[in-house]
Amino acid sequence: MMTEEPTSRTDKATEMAVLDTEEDVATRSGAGGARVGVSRRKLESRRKLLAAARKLFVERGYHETRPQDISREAGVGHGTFYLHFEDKLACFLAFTDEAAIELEYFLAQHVGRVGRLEDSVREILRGIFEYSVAHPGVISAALTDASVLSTSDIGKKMPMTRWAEGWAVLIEKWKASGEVSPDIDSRLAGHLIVGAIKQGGGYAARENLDTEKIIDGMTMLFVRSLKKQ
Amino acid sequence: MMTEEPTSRTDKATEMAVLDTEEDVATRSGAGGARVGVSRRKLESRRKLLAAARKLFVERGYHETRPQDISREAGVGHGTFYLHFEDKLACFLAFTDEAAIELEYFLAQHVGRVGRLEDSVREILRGIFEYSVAHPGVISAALTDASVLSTSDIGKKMPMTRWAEGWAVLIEKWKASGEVSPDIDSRLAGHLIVGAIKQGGGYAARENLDTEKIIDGMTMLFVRSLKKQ
Amino acid sequence: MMTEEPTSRTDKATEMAVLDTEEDVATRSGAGGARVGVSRRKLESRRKLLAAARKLFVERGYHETRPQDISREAGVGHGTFYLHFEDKLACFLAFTDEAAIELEYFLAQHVGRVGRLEDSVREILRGIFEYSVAHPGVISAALTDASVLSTSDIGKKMPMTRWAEGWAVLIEKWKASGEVSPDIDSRLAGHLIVGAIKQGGGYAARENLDTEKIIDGMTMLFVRSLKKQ
Amino acid sequence: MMTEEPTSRTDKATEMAVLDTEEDVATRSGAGGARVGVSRRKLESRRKLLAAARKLFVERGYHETRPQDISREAGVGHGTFYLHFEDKLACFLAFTDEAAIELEYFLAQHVGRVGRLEDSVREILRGIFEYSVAHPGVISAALTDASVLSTSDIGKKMPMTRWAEGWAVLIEKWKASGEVSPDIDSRLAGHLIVGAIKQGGGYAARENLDTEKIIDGMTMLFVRSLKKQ
DNA sequence: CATGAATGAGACTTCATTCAT
DNA sequence: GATGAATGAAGTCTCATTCAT
Repeated sequence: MMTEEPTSRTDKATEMAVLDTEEDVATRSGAGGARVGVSRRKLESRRKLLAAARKLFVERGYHETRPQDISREAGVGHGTFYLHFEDKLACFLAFTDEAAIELEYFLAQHVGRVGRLEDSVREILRGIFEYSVAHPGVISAALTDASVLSTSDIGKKMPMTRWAEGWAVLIEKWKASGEVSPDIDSRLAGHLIVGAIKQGGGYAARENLDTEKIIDGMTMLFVRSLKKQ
Repeated sequence: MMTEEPTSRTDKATEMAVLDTEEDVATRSGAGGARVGVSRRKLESRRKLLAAARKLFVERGYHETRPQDISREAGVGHGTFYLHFEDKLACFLAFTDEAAIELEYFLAQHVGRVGRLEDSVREILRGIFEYSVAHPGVISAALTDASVLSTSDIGKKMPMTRWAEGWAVLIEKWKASGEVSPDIDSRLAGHLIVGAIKQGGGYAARENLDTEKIIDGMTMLFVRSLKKQ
Repeated sequence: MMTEEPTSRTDKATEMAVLDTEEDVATRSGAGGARVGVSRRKLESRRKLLAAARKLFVERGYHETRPQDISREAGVGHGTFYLHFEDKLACFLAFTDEAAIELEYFLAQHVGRVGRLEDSVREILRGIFEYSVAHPGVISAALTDASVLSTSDIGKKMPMTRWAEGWAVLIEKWKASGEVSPDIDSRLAGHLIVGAIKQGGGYAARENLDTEKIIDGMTMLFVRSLKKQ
Repeated sequence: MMTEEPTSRTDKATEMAVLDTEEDVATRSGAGGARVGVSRRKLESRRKLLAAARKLFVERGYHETRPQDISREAGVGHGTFYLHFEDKLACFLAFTDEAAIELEYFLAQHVGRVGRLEDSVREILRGIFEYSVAHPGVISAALTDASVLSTSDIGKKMPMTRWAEGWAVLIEKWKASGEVSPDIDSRLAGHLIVGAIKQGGGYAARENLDTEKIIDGMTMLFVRSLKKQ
């Protein structure tokens, strides 16, 4: 049932996705030598598959994308898919993980150190919108509700939750610096903000609204709801 | 190949769902009299199907529910399903419509006239949470993103959007009464609030949090973000 | 399984179709009186059904036409269909019978007494083509091969065979009058001619050929193959 | 949602049917070599499916044969069917193509070069009858009218038409050699002959007539209708 | 490790026929 | 006699996954 070396999804896969390293490539030290790491060939296949998966999950959604489609798009054999992912769901989760890491990385680069409340909020939102422009649809696809994918609990923290907790951490920091009202439940606020961003982003995209205006409007509402008065 | 008489989803179905009227039942004015409306028998079948659909869509989600399951749950033949709904998607949309109407009706009864900002927001949120308790899972299921259901645009206003616009109307009223800051984009704010509610509701349910606290927390954040300062 | 009074398909149905008599309509001689014949209402329903069946079988073919479609087209209830025809096949056979009778009647009126070989052949062919123009598609639909309709032998003489035998009779007469070579197997010749007509008619229709030329060409070939030399 | 690689019906399939070549089987030129053509395994599956399809279409007809039956008869999985044929109709057309090619090949081997009119006609008819004996029912099944299969025009030249055109070519040759009257429309004559053969063949089979007599009778009629007088 | 043909459970939907009204 | 809602067996086709090569 399992592929060899399932390579803990969260570690290898995503790291790779962002950094695209090719350093830890396998080397065989002569015939019968112990295998160390993963062969370059295998990594290459996985990279192609994940890129194809992202493209198709974004374009068509989870249920409209078949493993076969991903393999073909990746230019590898259909069977190869199952060499790299236990099943379709695992592939989708690898995609969302990749997207989450990528967005975090993107934000880390585009958003300066956590500064004053309003500036930070605006900068983060701008980062998210820029990422959305650079990678259209990825956020929306990656935020697909797990309940849609499978009845059984995945027992996996979905990106939405992860991001909500990221915001909670930020809010705690702002509380510490006295900018955010101490009576606020930062975890709840984190979830509300993430929910609002998702819905607001979809609304802006559907209605083709001016990005700057949306960022301003969202910033204003978030800041007012948080800041100490 | 269409089923006969797809019975416009928006008209009959939803109206019925809330009011459960039996007035427009067919009556024969003597032998050969003209038929008026739909026969009681047909209405009854549809009611059973819709109740079954709601139960299963809520329990299992869209993709895990087969038309056959709905028919069996409703206690009617497999084919009867297609007598009432053009296809599975149409049935799901009938369910979401019903839920939306039902919630609106519920709110209309449980929420007094639009009053002071904070009281109203709290009352509405309390209404939503009460509805959630009375009909567990229905809101979450009904808010299923359309993009998950079918690739092609449904061209149908989903409940999320409808509710967002309801909030926008409320906000406009509060603007008029001077309670809400005039510089707020009420449509954007409506969408953000709905997104926040969805995400927050899920969070509260998952973590089994105290409803009163969540309502208080959400009310506080929403009110602060909106009110004139 | 059976409808009341299946009314021998061949007798009533077709006769009616051509002559459209309304004479033998049922009359009830008081309460509990013996029913004589069939009620006018029933006849009327049957007439409408048969007209609808002809229209749809011609337009869509046997397998693409559902009893429901026929009923709706006829403007009667779906169940009424089974009051008049044991099943769908019986309805189709009633249609072919009707068409066969109708064509025979049409030919009898448009084709003079059997005269000289060539003139007769041409006249018959012209009659057939004229009928085709007046009732487009009917011949082709009515000639549908029985084997396509049902696996089990219908044990029913299909129109093709009936017409072939009609030609055989004609050929025998021409033999008697010395116009047709006595060494010809008239039954075989009858079948060949009918097959040729069917195929030739389809060819002419598909390619939109000039009717007169086709009639001339077919007449020439048939006459040459038959006539004493 | 298409099956992968529907493999152009006309090219591979039919060629294969007659010649049963195994030349263009995949070969690997060492590790990672380029694939050429289709794998032997796939070819083998297709061959089995086509043989099963022929058997069942002949025995039961188009509408009484399910893709599932064909797969089972072929000894392959249900899904394999759709790996080789886009749908049921495509499979049927592959069968008729195969039969047409096979008959042509059969005739080419059993019928000498085109010689004197009467001898040639008799030889061709004898070839057809012999083929019918060797492959009972195939001709009749393969000649199934396209209009019975699907309402929409297939835009595909059916065997009947192909054969009619084959006869037209022959007739043109006989015209050139002065054996056939120049005033004959060869294409019309081709269609008439094919129609006559189909109908006559069915008649002979149904009535269990002596093949030689039928061949003689048909030859006589065809020759008389064609030959210069 | 890679391939892609094969698999078969199961999805959605249709439609000839029955039957309560 | 007429109606049309109801029925459920059966049909076509899909797709996540396996496995021989």
